[in-house]
Amino acid sequence: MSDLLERLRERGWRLTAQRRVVAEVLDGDHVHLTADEVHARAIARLPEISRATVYNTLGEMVSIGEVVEVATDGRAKRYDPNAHRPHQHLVCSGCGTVRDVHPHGDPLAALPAAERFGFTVSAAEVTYRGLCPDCS
Amino acid sequence: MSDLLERLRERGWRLTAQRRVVAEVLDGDHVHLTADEVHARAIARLPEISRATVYNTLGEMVSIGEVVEVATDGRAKRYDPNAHRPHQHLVCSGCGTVRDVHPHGDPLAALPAAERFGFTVSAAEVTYRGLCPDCS
DNA sequence: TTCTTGACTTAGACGGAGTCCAATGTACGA
DNA sequence: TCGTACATTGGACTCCGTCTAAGTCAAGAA
Ligand SMILES: [Mn+2]
Ligand SMILES: [Mn+2]
Ligand SMILES: [Zn+2]
Ligand SMILES: [Zn+2]
Repeated sequence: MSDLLERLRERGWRLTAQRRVVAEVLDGDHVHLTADEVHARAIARLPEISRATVYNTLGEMVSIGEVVEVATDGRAKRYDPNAHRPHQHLVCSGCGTVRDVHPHGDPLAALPAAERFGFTVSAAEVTYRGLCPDCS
Repeated sequence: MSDLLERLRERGWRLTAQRRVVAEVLDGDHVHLTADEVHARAIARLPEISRATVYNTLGEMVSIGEVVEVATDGRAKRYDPNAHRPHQHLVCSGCGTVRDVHPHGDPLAALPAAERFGFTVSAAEVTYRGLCPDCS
């Protein structure tokens, strides 16, 4: 994750304790935390960090493409540090767990030109739903 | 849409002016209105209808499978009367317009067993993103 | 037709998620 | 070390949605 901090610095961004902590908290595989979960974990390391700063920092990381926003339910958005390898999500309808998955083929290829209504289609997001081993 | 009202009655539900108006407002193709948009249009026909009733009625229609909820952005959910024919959505990143699309093949088929992590996968939702003719 | 009653509707309070702001603090180049 | 532009803070605010208590009414019974 210090890659990320280095990239932030290269963009002229100040390295603050808050940004460092948000980057640390978001490290790992299959990590899909809400902003408030990030805040709670950040507070454990830096008690005075504010909710607004967590939102700001997450927003910055999203805008430079280091983190992706994932909306799997009608609830809070989730933040995903796995931004370098394109992937889709498998969500448990029971407990809400989210796993990264890599379907084969390009999902865009399944949409014929006749079904594009003149749009310039640039991306496809797929959410697979089902029950995880614990919930089934 | 009186099909829908008939089905509601068969389930023992009272036919009220409010439910009738919500069903009427939601009729058509490529209709993906937010609850507040439904409310605004319903008010034009029945000025005293409340927001709570619109939410209640939409929720009932969703629970009997006559309407589907669609979350295309991080904003308000949209309500889609096209519940009988399975389909996916194409969303304009500029203006937010939503079109129904029918990709070929089963989107579930693209997810190999090795990528299912022991889940019982039952559905896949695909959101295609791009720019509509007006926005590009 | 009128009556009765439980289901429906209503307004407004409430809650979660996210944004915005003015005041305060601080990273870092000079 | 200093100055200052940028970052952080807490709290107010907005948007979307849910809940509740009180009033209303659809529809079966008589
Ligand atoms: Mn992911
Ligand atoms: Mn649709
Ligand atoms: Zn589960
Ligand atoms: Zn558009």
